[in-house]
Amino acid sequence: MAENESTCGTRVALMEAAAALFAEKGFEVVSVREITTLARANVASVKYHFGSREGLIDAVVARMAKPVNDERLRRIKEFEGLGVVTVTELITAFFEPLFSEIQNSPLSEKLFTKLMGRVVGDRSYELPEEVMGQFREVASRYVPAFMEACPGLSADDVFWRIHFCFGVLANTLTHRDILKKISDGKIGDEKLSVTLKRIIDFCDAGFRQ
Amino acid sequence: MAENESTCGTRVALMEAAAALFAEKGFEVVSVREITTLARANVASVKYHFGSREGLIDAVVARMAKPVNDERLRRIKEFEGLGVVTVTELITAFFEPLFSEIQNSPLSEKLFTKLMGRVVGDRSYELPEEVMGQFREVASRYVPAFMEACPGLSADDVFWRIHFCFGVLANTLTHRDILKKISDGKIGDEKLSVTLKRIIDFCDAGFRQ
DNA sequence: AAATAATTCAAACAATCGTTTGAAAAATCT
DNA sequence: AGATTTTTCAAACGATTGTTTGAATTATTT
Repeated sequence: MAENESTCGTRVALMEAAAALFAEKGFEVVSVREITTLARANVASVKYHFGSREGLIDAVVARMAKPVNDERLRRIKEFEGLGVVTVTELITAFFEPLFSEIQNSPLSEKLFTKLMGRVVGDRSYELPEEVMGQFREVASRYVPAFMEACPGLSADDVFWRIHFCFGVLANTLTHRDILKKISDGKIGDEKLSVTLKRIIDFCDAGFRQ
Repeated sequence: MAENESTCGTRVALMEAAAALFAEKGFEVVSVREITTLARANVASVKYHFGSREGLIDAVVARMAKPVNDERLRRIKEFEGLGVVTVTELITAFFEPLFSEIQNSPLSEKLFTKLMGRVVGDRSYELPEEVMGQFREVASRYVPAFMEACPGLSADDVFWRIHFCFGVLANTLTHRDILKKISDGKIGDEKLSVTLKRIIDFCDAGFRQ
């Protein structure tokens, strides 16, 4: 049975093929055979390496979410000794990790952002409990920090506004291209860092109101 | 062939069953047989009344989107003679129509909002051209209005911020329940109108920055 | 080199998918 | 009433779904 994590070539080929297809089409509409064909692997390899189709999805999602959430936690721990932290700093610490992994990814920037958007936005499938736990831990760290940063807010307010930020992020990541369609092709061709700044500014203002 | 729009009982039963299932699970993962079973109709009735599964989806989506976009256009036309219009007024005119149809809908409030969120957020399927046209027209009216309301902004800025607002909306509507999961059940049980106010306030501040 | 373990493979599994058929039933019209 | 159209229905269509099998192949260890 499957023991090694990254030694086996087929295993990573499957994950990369799956990631690319999930990014393009969404998790639910990609078949095992599509994935194995793109990965030049046998149909049965999915079951062998991941137990099932679900197992493959979970592996891909966890692989995307783990370094992001780790980096989020690392950044907020950096703040701990420093006294006052602004909302802007918190939002940046929360958002930037989503993009910092782009270089390490075998996916193109476009596919990476799409997939990341689906990870945080598509909820037609159930997130693996492992990833849900990550999100819970991140929330449990950031919520108090946000409450300290803006003393007027209740926990309700902070939770909701974080949720809104998630929405902005997920929708923008997954559907950056739809802007071009709606604007008759006039808009939507800027660098990712520019878009990220737009997102941060928008959420920052929304959070502070 | 199918001629009448609402006379036929099976037709509306299919649409209502489909709407409920789409809201719960998303458009792509609901089968024709699930729908016809819930509607107590024959499998073939979908093809007979809507041509295909896609045709049924399109019909459901169009039925949801039409009155919303109509109301959006009606409201912005109301502003025309009035001179200055604020961003807050525009955002409210843009958002409130999403909820004003709840009473007319056979769906529960929870399902209605979920489905509405999927209509504006799920893009794993292609929106029917009819609805895309509606969105284009709404955008073509609201973008200039927003530009007038905040003279400092370029068309790019306005398009992006509208897109962000979409994101907040879609994510919140579809995934209101996930807040409960992340917050360990402490948050997420308020009235819809309260949540709507949260959304409007957040987007309003984000828009004006 | 022999033995053991890990991996790949073609082929088939039952289940479900959306769609189609052609006749029966119901409703409408003349 | 009979004729005609509209709607429903059970049954089957071929295609595709995720999964499983058991043998062949490859890699690793003894």
